[in-house]
Amino acid sequence: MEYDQRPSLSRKPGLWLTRAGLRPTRQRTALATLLVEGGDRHLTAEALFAEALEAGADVSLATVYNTLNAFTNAGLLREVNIEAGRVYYDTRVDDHSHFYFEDDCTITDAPGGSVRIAELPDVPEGYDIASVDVVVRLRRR
Amino acid sequence: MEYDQRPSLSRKPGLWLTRAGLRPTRQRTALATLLVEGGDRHLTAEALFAEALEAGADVSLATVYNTLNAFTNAGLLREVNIEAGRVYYDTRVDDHSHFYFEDDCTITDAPGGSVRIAELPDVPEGYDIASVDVVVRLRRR
DNA sequence: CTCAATGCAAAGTATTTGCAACCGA
DNA sequence: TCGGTTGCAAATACTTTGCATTGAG
Repeated sequence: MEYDQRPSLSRKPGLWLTRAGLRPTRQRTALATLLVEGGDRHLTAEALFAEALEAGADVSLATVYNTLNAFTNAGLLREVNIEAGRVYYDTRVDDHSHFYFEDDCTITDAPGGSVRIAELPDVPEGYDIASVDVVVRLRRR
Repeated sequence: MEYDQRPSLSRKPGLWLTRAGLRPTRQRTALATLLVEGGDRHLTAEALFAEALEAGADVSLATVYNTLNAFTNAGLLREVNIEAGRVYYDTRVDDHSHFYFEDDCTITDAPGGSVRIAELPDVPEGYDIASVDVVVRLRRR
């Protein structure tokens, strides 16, 4: 699996799926459409599930979970682990930092290039860097 | 709460607790001893619970959870959220980055100063930076 | 003595899994 | 048709909570 490759997301849900080798089923297409058309976002499985229902899509919560995992493995989404026991999925898969607002548990992208890693660490023998996750936690003053 | 203040941890579990305003009960002292004497570590509630049992301490898992939360709120530990649904507690509370080994789900401190933030982002109006968490995810080559 | 801390079990939340039915290629 | 997907419900994993009991100051 290629992890350092950052596919520029096609805005066509169909292509988005088939290029990643995923069969475009009705549910996957519906979820992909919500994700692609929603722009850059950070959402939880529950949130996407709610959107899907609202949009009239016929999906189960379990399928949303499975689908998000499939998308992530295919490199279409990126998991963001910030909070204990809740995974956010980021529709941007390129390297970027996040703001986490502790008061309302939301995530936004940190303004482009605002955080810069000056120096990467010496990586232990036998390992490659899969990603560098930077989270700036913000607290209301 | 002061976050930029880095209390050098007392190596005396008793002081460690009382200074933080926590009553040194038998269970807390036992857990604090394990934490302080273990050096810099990253452990889960389950792991600490196992150690406590092995050390002959009489604690329940729920108390381990409650105690870890109490320690964290008191600034004695730092939560590290890296994996979905599993919280690690770091006995180092100063700013530092982490290596996360994806193959065996372990955490280590990244070598000192090996990752440096070149530039901090412009923080949204009304917010302060609580912390900047950096995780370098490593995958076996 | 008194009230915070504890133990236990039960509840809660987030996510995964097993398996029969289904549907896209 | 055929095997990958889905839905559902049950299972799992982790953590928190309610409440009676205990113990530190």
